[in-house]
Amino acid sequence: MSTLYRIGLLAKETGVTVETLRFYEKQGLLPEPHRSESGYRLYPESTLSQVAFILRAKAVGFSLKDIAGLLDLEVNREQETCQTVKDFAEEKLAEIEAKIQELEQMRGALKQITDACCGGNMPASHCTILSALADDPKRQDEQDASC
Amino acid sequence: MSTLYRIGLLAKETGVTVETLRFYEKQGLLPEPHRSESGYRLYPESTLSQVAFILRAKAVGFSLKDIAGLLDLEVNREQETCQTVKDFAEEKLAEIEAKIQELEQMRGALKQITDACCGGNMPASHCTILSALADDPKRQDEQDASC
DNA sequence: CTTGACCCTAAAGCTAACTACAGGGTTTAC
DNA sequence: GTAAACCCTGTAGTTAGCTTTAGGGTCAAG
Repeated sequence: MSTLYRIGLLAKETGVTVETLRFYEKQGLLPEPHRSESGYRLYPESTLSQVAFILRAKAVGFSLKDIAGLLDLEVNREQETCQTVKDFAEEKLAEIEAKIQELEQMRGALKQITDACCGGNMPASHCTILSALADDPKRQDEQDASC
Repeated sequence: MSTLYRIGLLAKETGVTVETLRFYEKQGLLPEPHRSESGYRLYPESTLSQVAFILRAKAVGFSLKDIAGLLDLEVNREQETCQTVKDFAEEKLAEIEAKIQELEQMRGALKQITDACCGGNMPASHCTILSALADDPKRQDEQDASC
């Protein structure tokens, strides 16, 4: 005799909004639940962990589309190999690492031009940040650092 | 007697598409150029460096909206202080660093569950990756690592 | 004189992951 | 019995940064 959850309660328990739950259902991330006579969604308790799965997968960087794929793997775990799952995860890991690298490159470039700027109260006429953005970086060295 | 560029040539020289140039103009990132009798855009050479400014700012992580702000600063450099510009850049730097941290956290979490998986050819029935996503991480230790 | 490359505008479409709105019906508490 | 709180559907809107489409003019070459 398991308790059934209406969507509002499920939302409260999982910390997502009612609209998001309906959205996940439409995206195929959550199964269509039974309905009450009046058409209200009635979820079994197991839906709590299904939502939690989605949230944890999101937290480690999977997109909703990825998660749909993971759920497919979950559903027929028997037919899939560990390798398939691991490949999936490692591909995601590579994507995340690529993003990190890109951002680190940005950080380096921005830090360099920012550090070169005095940040004083004089007019920005010769601000090295604006100059760095305005000028061809190949001839940065020709620059007079007059900030 | 400076050469005038039609949009196609400007696109080729700067490496962006014609549509993107028109889009930047609509967003206020590029000034409206003069037109030929037939309505063609005719750009002065200086537009080359204006586009380059946009691209470099994008490359260091500024959004188009940010860039519009930077261009405002550029235009009246005399009225602005170096501090204003530097604040702008440092705020952006902080945002970038926050994103890096978030991604590093993701990487750590995903790496941990991925490394724990054998990746073998056996069915994924007990795959540790799927289990890690399915289960409450607070009781990960109770898990039998049967992958 | 026509073909193809180029240019124009305005508006719609794309991706991601929701969020909001319009216009209803249902349940619950007092 | 009525008001608040809940639920429903379907559609449209949000942000960013473009891209695509539709439907047309212009220009240079052969």
